[in-house]
This record gives sequence, structure tokens and C-alpha cells, in this order.
Amino acid sequence: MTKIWLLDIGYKPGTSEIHLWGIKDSGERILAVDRSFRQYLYTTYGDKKMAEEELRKFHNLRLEKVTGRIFGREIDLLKIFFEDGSEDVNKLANRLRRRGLRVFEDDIRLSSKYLIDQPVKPSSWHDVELSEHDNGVSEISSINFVSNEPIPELKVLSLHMVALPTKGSPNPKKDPIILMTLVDSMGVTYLEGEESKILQRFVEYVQERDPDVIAGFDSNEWMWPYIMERAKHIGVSLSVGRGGSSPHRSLYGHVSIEGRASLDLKDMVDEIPELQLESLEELAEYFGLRKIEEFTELTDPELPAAWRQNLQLVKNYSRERAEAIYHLTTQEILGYAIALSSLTGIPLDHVLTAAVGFRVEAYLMKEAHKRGEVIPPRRERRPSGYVGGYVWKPKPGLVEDVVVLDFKSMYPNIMVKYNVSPDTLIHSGEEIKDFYEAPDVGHRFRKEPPGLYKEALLRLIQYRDSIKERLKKVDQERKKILRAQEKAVKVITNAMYGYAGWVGARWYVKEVAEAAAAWGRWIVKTAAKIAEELGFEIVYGDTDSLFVKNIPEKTSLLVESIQRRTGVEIKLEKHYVRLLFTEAKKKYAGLTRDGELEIVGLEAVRGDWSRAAKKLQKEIIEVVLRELDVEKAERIWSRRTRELKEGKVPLRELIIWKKITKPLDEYAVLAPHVVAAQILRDKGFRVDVGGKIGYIVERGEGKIRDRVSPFPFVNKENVDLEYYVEHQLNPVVERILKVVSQNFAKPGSRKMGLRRFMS
DNA sequence: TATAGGCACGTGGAGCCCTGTCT
DNA sequence: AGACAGGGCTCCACGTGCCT
Repeated sequence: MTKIWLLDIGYKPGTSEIHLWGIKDSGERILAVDRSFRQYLYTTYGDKKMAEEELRKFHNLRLEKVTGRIFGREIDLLKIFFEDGSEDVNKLANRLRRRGLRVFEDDIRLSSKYLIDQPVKPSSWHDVELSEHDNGVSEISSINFVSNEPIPELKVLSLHMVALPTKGSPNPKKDPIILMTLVDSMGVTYLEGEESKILQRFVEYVQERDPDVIAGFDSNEWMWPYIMERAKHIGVSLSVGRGGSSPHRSLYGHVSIEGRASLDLKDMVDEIPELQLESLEELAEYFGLRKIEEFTELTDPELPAAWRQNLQLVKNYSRERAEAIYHLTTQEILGYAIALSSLTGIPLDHVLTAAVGFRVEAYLMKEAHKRGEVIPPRRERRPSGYVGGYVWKPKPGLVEDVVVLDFKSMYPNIMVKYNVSPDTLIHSGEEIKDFYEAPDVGHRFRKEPPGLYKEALLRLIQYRDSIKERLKKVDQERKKILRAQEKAVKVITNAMYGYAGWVGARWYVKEVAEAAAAWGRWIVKTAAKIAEELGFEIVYGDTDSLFVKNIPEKTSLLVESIQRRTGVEIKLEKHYVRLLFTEAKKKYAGLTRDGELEIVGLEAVRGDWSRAAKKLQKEIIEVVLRELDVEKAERIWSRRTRELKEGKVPLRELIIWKKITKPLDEYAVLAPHVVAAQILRDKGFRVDVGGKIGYIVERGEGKIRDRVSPFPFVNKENVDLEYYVEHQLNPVVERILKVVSQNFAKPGSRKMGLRRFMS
């Protein structure tokens, strides 16, 4: 018996031969082949003769009569195995469908199916029965999951690449790679000189050091495709895979390297909503590695000159990024990716790239399989919305001493409590006596048996509790692993409700999400009613939270009453000394009891306002909330306005960043950032969907979009300072002062204060 | 290879009215 | 007097990014 940690999984195309790349507990890296698995699909066989007729046309099929469940309903099925080891299920599935039969699980890739079907988990330890063959290949005769701990020592290589653009962004058709910087446990290696030499040495380096993980930033969409095209162009064989194969584009735009995990840290950016620029530098700052300003800056237009005149600058630029990638990977991201991979069953290689919905789905597929549920096919559906959470309208102005009550994991708890699940929904005509009925929308769910969502959620909750228990007892190093696991579990748990309402989900049933939302509204409104009955004043509330004016001697009674009546756990989450509400929902600022200033939803926390405006708004809020001094706030306002008008504000603070969310020619309206992006594109720069465009507004007549200038082609001389006063500084300040001036400014001075800068 | 809905808010675009100018 | 271009205005859709 051998112990193997599963790093990567693949299969030989056209066959049922599963390739498992693993790490033995001795540290040896091996490829083990499993030839025992067979691809299969299910079909209904309403007309038995017809099914048999079709099946006779195929050789080497093995049939099994089984009973499965689809959305909780029992159904008789034929399970059809492809005994000849082929994995071509499409042909058979299509034929059966053409005959009007229902077919299931033909749309799941072989390696995914293996992971769902077998006691095998990626990024985990297994007991394996191996037989060695002469050709060095090990064959598996049995494999069993053991544990997802400990995590073996993985060899990580990080990679940063610089190409020399002739015009705009580097173009892989003509612009060579001039530098590659590699970082691993041995330190930094620069590959420079002739491009073919760089690539050859890169391949040698990978073969020699044989890393398990290769990490980059924007490597799936940009770096790997670039390297691959250059290698092809100059005729270098890019055999960096463990079997000697080249990298290849696999599913969903991901680039796979055989036997290794290729990670793109850019995928991590989506998981951290706090990030506004979504850059590597910002990611590094977020994890406390290095501040954005401490990175050497080098934009594409500056690169050619720097390459000629200041080689060291270019090398520093590249090294800093390669090091950041290495440290982020080893210290922050790899552990999380491993935990997520082991939990969802998605191989390490893919798990960061996979969108949230697909992670949840991967987890559900395994749960469903355990319960004897057949996995429903993915289907095209028309999106149709439903009513979501309830939001109170706040009273604008200041309010003191407010406590916030939060329902803990409201939607997961609702789904567990009321057994809300696609397989427990009662359809019209069904006569079930024992049911829960959702308020408002009237959907009914049977109380027994527990549904797929309920069981999946309970298992997750249980797992998280056990992690929390263990966290109390273990040492620092193990704590880190457990925290990563906890985070992974949390991500999946919290996404379950959203998944339920996603039209692309295999288990999409609109009534499920709609009912969960309805129960949510009922619970939070019931809580509000209880609070009011007890004499509390509701200040605000959003979906699963209630802001109430504090009555210290009654808060614990309030919490108890709400929990008793609604049956859902509620927590006293926050205590604000003072809160400021604007006229809008979802926008407020507060001072907590520990003296922290919190800003929610306002421009100061939005990424699409200039830094100048954001900083000023924060200053104003700070002075208003902490010092209750509106006049001082107005003085700051006028000082900042003056500074801006006198040109004392750095250009960088005036840049407005916005995301490009679709191809430029699909925009119906030419917004300023779209025009800025067009200008960049026309200069030969890459404008990617999902990329951020920075621009400033220049002086001139007419529409804003007709006078934008994209970063980095901005010139301080041309900035329309008046625009920044009128459309950036003034609105964000006025939004705040408008709601407090009557309370705090002396009579008479208020209007003065506000009007002074308005016209 | 899109987890959901609710919400604010700047900007552009369409359409309307008004007004001044030309015929 | 009537036609019409163009400015100013209103209203709404688009687009982004936030909150829970």
C-alpha cells in the first residue's frame, strides 16, 4: 500500500484511461494510471425495445438496470457503461435523445466523473494499491481517500515575463520576450538575452527543478498564450509538462501543464471585493506584502526606453512582481486553493479559475451522487427574476447610539430550517400533508425527507464547526491550514442561495430561491415588529440586518424574543456611537464604540471616483462624525477646492477608473471610459474585457466623453479643474453636508456655507 | 465557466419645446 | 407668416459598483 497526494488528474483522450499525478509520502512524484474506470451514462427506457434497438448498434456496452432519483423522484434507468474503454458518449446520447428518451450524465467529463464516482479527492491523501510496470508507469488497482491533511511540501515556481512592444502593448506575433524572471525556494533567476535562449533555458529550468506548482499573474489569458505563441514562432519546443508535453489550453480559457498545477493569481482578485484596481500590486498590498507605491512602476509606453537606458529598472520591475507572486502563492493562496480543491473536488489546477457557481455545483454533484441522485443536465433557460431582500429607507441625518442586529447566515439557515430544495418542492397536484409554506409567494416544501440543499448545507455547517473546534487545539502551522479550510467552506456555504437562483445551475428551480428570499423578508420584518413592540426605534435595515436605537437594558430581551419567534439565530453585531445616513439606501457612515470610522456604500469606498474626491469625502465624514463640526468641514472643503484649482493636487489623484465589461463595439452608449478605452485600443494597447481603464477629463466644450484622456497619456496642463470641482468634489461633500447642516450649523451660516461653492 | 436581487447615481441619447433666423 | 436649425430642457436607459 502506498500513500499518494493527488496533485493533478487527466485522461488519455478517446479512452477511459485516468492519469493521476501524485506525490508519495516519501516525496517522490509519480504518474499512476487507472484503467479500471468506465465512462457511463443513464437513459430512461420507456419503450424497452426501442432502447435495445439503438444499443445493439454499439459494441461493448454493459447495461445495468438501476433506480435513480431525479429531483427527488424515483425513476427507472438503464446505466450504460462503455466497456471498450472509449469515452465517446455523445454519439450514443444523441441517438437516444433523438428517439425521445431522456439521457443523464453524458455531459460530465471523464475525469470529473471519476472524481464524483470514486473515493478520490484532488489535493488529498489516498491509500493506493500500485503495480509497477517495466516502462516506469504505475498502474492502480485500488484507490481510497484517506485525509486532506497534512499538506505535502510543494515545489512552487513563480514566473514573470517582459516583452518589448513596438507599439502599444506587446504583440506576440512580432514583439519578442526579452526577460523572464523565475522565483522559487532557491531565489531569483533572470533569463535574458536572445529570445530562443530565454525560452530554451526556461524549459530546462522547469525540467530540472520540476516544480509542482507554476504561478503567474494574468497567466491564463496573457502570459502563457504569449509564451506559447513566441515558442511556436521561433521553433522552441515548450516541453514543460511532466510527461514532456507542452502547455495546452484546457477548459474555460485555462492553460494546463501536465502533471503540475498552473495557478493564475488574477483569479484570486475576484474573491477579494475590497480590491478596486484588481492588480497584482494591489493584491500584494492587501495581503500586507508590499505597498503599491513600493513597486517599481513601468508602463508599456515607458518600457522601450527603459530597456535601452536602464536595464536594472526593468529587472527590478520584473523581479518585484515575480517575488510577489511567489510569496502570495506560498503564503496566502496555495493553502486556500488546496482547501477549496479538496472540498469541491475540482483539481487544484482549475479550482481558482472556476467561477463560484461551478464550485458550488461540483460540491453538489458529489453530494447528490452519494444520495443516489442522478445529476441533471445543464440547460438553457430564459432568465426570470424574483423579489429579493427588503431594505428600509433611512432617515437622513445623524443618529446616536445604535445597535445592529444581524441574522447569522440567514439564507443557509432558512434553507435548512424549511427544507428548501429543488427535490422537496411540492408541485401542483401533489398531495403531501406535511409541508412548510413560504410566506408571500406560497411555495410549499415537504418536511421529509431532507432535501439535497439541506443535507449539503448541514454537512458544510458541521464541517465548519469541527474545524472551529480543532482550531482551538492546534499549533500555528496547522491553524493556517484550518483557516484556509474554514474559508473554503464559508465560500461554498454562502454561495448556495445564490446558486439556487442562478438560471445556469443544474439544480435551478426558481421557486427555491424565491421562497428562501420570501422567508428572509418575513423574518427580518417580523424581527422589526418585535423590536417596535418592545419600544425600539428602527433606524435602518437591509436584507438580514436591523439597525435599532439602543435601549441598553432591553437589548438582550430583544435578541431572545426575535430568536424565539423566528427560530433563526440573531447576533448583536455592531454598536455605533453615532451614525450618519444620507438620503439613499445602502449608504451610510458610522463611528463604532472602538473609535473606528466605517464608511459604507458612499463614494469614498467606490472605485469609480477620483482619489481626490474620495479622500475629501472621508475627511468631511470624519470631521462631522467625530467632531460634529460642520463649519470645519466646510473650511476643509473650501481648502481642498482651492488646492485643486491652484493645480496643487497630483494628477494621479484625479484619475477615474472604470471597468470595461464587454467588447468595445457592443456598447450602446459611448460613456467616457469607453471612449478612453477606444483611444487606448487605437494606439495599439490591449483592452481586455474585465480590465480597468483610467482617464482624466480635459478642458473643452461639450460632452465629457469628447474630452477624456486615458492613463497613462494624461497631461496635467490639460486637466479641466473646473470639472473636478463641480463633478467630483462638490457632489460628494454636498451629499454629506446636506443632511447635517441644519442640525449643526448655526442658523444663517448654513445656507452661506452650502451656497458658497455651489455656483 | 455569469451565485442572487436591491440600489444610487453620473452620463448619454432621444425627444420635445422654444427661439431666433432665414425665406 | 411659415419653415427650420439649434439650444436647452426633461426623461429615461445604460453602465458601473456598491450592499447584504
